[in-house]
Amino acid sequence: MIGHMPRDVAATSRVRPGSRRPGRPRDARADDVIREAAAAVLAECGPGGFTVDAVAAKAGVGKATIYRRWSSRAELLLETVHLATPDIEDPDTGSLREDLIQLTTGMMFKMRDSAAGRMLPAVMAEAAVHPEMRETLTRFVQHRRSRAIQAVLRGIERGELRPDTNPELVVDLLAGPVFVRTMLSHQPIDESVVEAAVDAILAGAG
Amino acid sequence: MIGHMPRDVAATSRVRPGSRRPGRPRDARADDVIREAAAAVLAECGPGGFTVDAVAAKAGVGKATIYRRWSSRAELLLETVHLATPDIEDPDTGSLREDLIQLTTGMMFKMRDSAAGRMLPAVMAEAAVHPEMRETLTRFVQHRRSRAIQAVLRGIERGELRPDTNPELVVDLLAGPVFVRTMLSHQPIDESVVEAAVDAILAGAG
DNA sequence: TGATTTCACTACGGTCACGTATCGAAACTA
DNA sequence: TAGTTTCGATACGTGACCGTAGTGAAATCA
Repeated sequence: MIGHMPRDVAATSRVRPGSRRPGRPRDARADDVIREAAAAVLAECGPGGFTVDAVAAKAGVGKATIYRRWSSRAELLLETVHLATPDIEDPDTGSLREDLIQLTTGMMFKMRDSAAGRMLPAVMAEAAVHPEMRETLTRFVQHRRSRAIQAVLRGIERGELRPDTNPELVVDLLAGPVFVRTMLSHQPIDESVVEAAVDAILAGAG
Repeated sequence: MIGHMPRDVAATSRVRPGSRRPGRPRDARADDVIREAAAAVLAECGPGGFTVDAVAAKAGVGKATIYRRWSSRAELLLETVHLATPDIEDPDTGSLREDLIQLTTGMMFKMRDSAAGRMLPAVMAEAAVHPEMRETLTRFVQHRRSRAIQAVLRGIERGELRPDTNPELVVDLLAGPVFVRTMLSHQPIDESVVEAAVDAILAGAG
């Protein structure tokens, strides 16, 4: 069982307003440096190559500096995945086509170019084996999906789609080309593919 | 560098018709038992848990029996992936809708229920890091895609789809719900979802 | 029968990563 | 100044796994 983020207790629990703990304070920058290094290592080496030593070397810190903040490799891995997937805001442009293009294009760029996207295969593999990582991944995906589903629902309300349209199916169809090309067939993908996918789907349900 | 299948040299090179090597012959059943165990271990434990000891234990054989047939863990892993993905035949029913439903439903059952499908996340994660596994995965996916693309081309010739339809896009759209649900959102999927996806796509391009 | 090969099992050396401990220096409190 | 905590660096014990080697038994050929 991996602990549920009970990290950094010493740094937060004993802090009373006005009084500080003795000793050298922690370097606040180290947290971000470590997190960025962890994301880079996971993206470059996969889950098998995600070692604490590698993260420490890439971050330029000692291992103790990592273990002072995270209790184990598993916890660092989980938080790395948690934080590497920041939200994209709901575009809500008034046009369903534009909303879907923006959402899907944003996902495409994330998966194709960002460290978060490059670490997704590793996360999926971990999720297939470890329930906690699976929960993390599922929650994140559901959150992202709900964004797109709401855009589709707005399109239905505006009459841009037939009222019997299944929003979940539309979203899953849209994710297909991005997902398949970046992770399976390793074929090139860009905005034009996304636009073609959106238009193909809207042509059927519009 | 992982060797390109130079395995089992002793068992094949010295065999002349009519003459057999001395000594106890290899147990032919052991090959399949090991392969099945390897597939099961990869599916259950992921690439990180894919150890020769685990495969040997699951197969009920000694490690030497494995190393007599495969030169290394990497080679066994590669062949496990190679063989765990048998072809499905081209349906060619005369109806594009029926062809696509059969192809996609077959893929869905493979990914959802078979050992080959359960090991796909592990393979994708390995492919993201190791070029040789990436090549193996890409080749397999391209082969499968070409089946579906040919079905789409037949549909275009028969006039079931507009002539300007992009076959690759149709195939990638179709794969979307299957991959997203089985590997990312972990939502249930069955034949009805596949049928709805096929109909949604055909409605746009028909 | 004797030689040879494979069998399951066990043990071994080597390597690698985890998590801990220690070191001297630095930064802060009392 | 004395005490405490963090810093980067390094070393250590532990355990897991790889790949090899050895054991006695079983199966086959000459």
